[in-house]
Amino acid sequence: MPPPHSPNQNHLLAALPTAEFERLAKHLEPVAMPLGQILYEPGGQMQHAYFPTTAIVSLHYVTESGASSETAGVGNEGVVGISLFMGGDTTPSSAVVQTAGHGYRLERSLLMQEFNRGGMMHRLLLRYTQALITQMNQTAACNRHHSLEQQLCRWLLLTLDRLPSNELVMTQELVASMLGVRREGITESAGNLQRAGFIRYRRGHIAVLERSGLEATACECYAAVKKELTRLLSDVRYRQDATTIAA
Amino acid sequence: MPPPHSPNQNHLLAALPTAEFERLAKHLEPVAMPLGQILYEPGGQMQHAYFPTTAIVSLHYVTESGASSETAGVGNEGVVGISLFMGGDTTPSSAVVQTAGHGYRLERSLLMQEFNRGGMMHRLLLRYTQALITQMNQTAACNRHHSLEQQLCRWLLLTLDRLPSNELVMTQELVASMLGVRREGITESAGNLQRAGFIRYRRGHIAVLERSGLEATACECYAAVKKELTRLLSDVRYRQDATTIAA
DNA sequence: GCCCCTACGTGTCCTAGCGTACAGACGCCG
DNA sequence: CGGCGTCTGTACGCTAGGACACGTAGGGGC
Repeated sequence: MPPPHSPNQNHLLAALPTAEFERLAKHLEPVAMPLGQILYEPGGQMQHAYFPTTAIVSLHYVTESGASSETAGVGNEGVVGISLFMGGDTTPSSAVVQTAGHGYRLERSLLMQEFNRGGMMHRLLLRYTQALITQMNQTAACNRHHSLEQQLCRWLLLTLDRLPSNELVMTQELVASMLGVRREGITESAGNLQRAGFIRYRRGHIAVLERSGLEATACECYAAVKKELTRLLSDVRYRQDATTIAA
Repeated sequence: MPPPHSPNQNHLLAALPTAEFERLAKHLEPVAMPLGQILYEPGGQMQHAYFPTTAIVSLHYVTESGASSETAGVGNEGVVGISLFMGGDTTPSSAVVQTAGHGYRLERSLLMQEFNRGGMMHRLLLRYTQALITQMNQTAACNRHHSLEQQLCRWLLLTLDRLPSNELVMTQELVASMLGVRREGITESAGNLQRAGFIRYRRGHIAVLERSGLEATACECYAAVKKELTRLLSDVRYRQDATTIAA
């Protein structure tokens, strides 16, 4: 039985060959990631990259007027802090913990060192970035063309896929701020989904009862993001000693 | 006097050190890029990366229902085909020539070879990708929160910045499909801008008369994208022999 | 110089989602 | 067990933008 928290719960880390993983392992610092924690803000200088294991992080933009919306989410399939290795150091977006959990962080210079070796880490990070770009693109198009209810379904499914259980700990207010819509809009759409029997919720908890219902109601964007993520990481193999968890 | 078309008109190519540039120069194939040309489609396998010099390319998404919207534009500041070096080979988005012009293309394997050397090309491409990500993020937020008129101004300005003149050859229909809105919406907003004296247009031509007016009407997204692009490429120096054009 | 295609203008109706306001209700904490 | 803060429900009017429909005019091609 593996320990309760292991870097291998993060898919990127689990896919590193033994040699690369060993080099990094002792520098991977386990961190708790409480709800609402801000990993970085628009102007700030990042010092670490974060590899979530059970936490989910939301990347989003805040407009001048204070309105905000999520452009992508990051769970145990990815890493927060791509601007470190892309070369910009900072980004104009911010990263906030959306579902409390755990993760590992790696110091900036160590990440860069490993990235610059040009091995599997280099390859994995770029692949993952490509998947992230897809997600951002899809969000842009989705924001333009799809209904609030479709977007809510998409978002619930994407979040669900990153969770071990079928229950999200999440107020409607928070969901609304993720999607960049009014809270009342979520109340209404969530009400529809509950009446349809797809979900059930109570004060800050949303349980998914019928996944297929959400999938049918969601726009194509969910499937597109999912498919692309699978495609990009399909030829990635997990380390022998990592498979027990990472699968 | 430099020749009328030169790879140095593309900022990325102009920033390559002499050695790297020389390696690629003989493989850079000049291509005409006519309006509407499709550089790649969602499923397709890309064979070349394109470095626009005078053309402008639009990256966009088409939804199942046929609605589409641009997520980012690429002019002589960048390159079309980042998925080649990011490792995915394809993307679910498509790339269409939005303003006719010229460019250079480079065969896939040669690009990869140069990228994998880990020199300036590697660095420039990743930096540029980072800027592209910013643009996509901003578009996502902008689609959600800003008015059609603001978005039109943003788009006009971004396009203008990639052009030598102050006139866009562009129908309202085409602009509408870029922004993912109805043609009538563009007619109305463009009418407002014309009445305000910021632009003047006639059948497929849009002339910008008062840039500052557009800047004042546009949302912050324009400035944000611009600023980030400048920041990311600020420490990039153009080759001596390239500066006459690339500046 | 004529035609006709294509681009642009306008108008009417309709709906999704916002702003605002307030009422109920869950459940934590003392 | 009672109170209050935080979540959720509902209801109003309002507006931007979509769908559709048609009229008009610029200008390239012949």
